[in-house]
Amino acid sequence: MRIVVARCQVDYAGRLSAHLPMATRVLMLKSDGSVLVHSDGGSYKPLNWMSPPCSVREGATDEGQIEWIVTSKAPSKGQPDTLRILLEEIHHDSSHDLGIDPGLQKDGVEKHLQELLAEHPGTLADGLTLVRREYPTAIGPVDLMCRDAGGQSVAVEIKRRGEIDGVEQLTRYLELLNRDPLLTTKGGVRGIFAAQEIKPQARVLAEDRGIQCAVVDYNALRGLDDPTDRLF
Amino acid sequence: MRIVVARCQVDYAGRLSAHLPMATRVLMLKSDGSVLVHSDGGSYKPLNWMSPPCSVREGATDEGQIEWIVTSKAPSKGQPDTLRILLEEIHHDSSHDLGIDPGLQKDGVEKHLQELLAEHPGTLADGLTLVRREYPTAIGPVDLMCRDAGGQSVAVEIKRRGEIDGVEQLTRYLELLNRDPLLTTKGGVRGIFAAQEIKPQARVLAEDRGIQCAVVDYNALRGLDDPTDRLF
DNA sequence: ATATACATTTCGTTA
DNA sequence: TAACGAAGTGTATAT
Repeated sequence: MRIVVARCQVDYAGRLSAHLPMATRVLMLKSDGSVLVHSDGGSYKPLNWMSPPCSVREGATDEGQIEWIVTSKAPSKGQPDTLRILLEEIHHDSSHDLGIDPGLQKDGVEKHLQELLAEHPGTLADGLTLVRREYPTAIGPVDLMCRDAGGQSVAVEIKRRGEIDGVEQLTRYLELLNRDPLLTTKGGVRGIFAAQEIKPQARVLAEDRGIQCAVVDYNALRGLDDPTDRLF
Repeated sequence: MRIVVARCQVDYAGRLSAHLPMATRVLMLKSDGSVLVHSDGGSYKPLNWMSPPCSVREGATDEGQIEWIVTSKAPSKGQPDTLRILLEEIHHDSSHDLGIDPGLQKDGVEKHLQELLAEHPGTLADGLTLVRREYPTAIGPVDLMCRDAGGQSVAVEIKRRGEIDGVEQLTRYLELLNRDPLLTTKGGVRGIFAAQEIKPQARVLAEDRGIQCAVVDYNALRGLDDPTDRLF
């Protein structure tokens, strides 16, 4: 990893064209060849960058300024991805051997929500019981297949944030499932759209299609499961 | 901007829990308080981070190790976002005054594609003429509303990459538009799905629904518009 | 390799 | 401010 702090100008041409006027920025050159251009603010996203695999060629302009040409080794759709960095004044330049990173361990995303709801289907609707998780269909698995108190089949789609495409997904499942004669005997399959947060447009679309919406309290569910399991 | 290279362990608790075992990494502390933890690889996304606004408190453990506690000042949904960084060995530590960045100038995204197609609708289908851009409907604007040589209305949905959700979106528009008596007089509204690249599954779905697919050559369109406008 | 869905998505624009 | 859609999205997973 090489870290350079320098006054620089950056031009990118590839899937789009972008330009950064001359200013002081931080440049990270990772060992896989990727380059990140960071300013002192914004979020974790660099102002500009080049994704690996790519290569950096150091040259000089006619005026003797240092120029880096970063080219992608995997140009998408024939577009030649190129990042040109013109260095005017270098304030800092250091290299560091970091070794390979052991990587990130995550916990708490959609899969966990699905596990918790599979254990407590009654929190979605009274009397709901689990038939199976990841119920397979031709177009992909339904998150939860359940049965309600009246014996009707219920397909549950789980999202962290419930948006319109989630409703579309569940709609496709329901369309397919309601062609299955094994499931359609007891009044067909109805749907429940479950999420920690459901956007208004998604709710409107869901309810318009007869799909029930359920807002899920992740922390409460986790409390039901194991009240001691916190990181610190 | 402070840059630290150090052997460190990172724990995050907030919307999820995440853990990074002890290893050498690059830590960027931006002047808005945000923190980025980068490894020597991957993409531009850090292994872990804290978005601004947030604050860093430096402390020490019982064993005398340096510890940074980064807390978000805008916790989302009541979740207390916290990042704890335990520093074992510092290889590099420097601070730099970058000033404010003039910012990025972009060109070439979906909006531009829409402008170009609005100027040259004939490239989508022979004899196609523009009625209006951003044609308003109850569920959002249709990218282009056109009329074909036979006088039939044509709704055009434009995407950079044509995927299944774009077809769904256009389908919803067509469903709604075909309820409008003003538009349905001349054989209803048909659809064109235009993109620089159309994924096979999206194409199958579109054609199954009677929606025409059009692959758009952005560079050629831009050439029609202004052949001299290239960056380098 | 391709397709699909998720993301501590982030980043705009608009109502 | 909230919501909605795009992103040079990236990333993991299953096909």
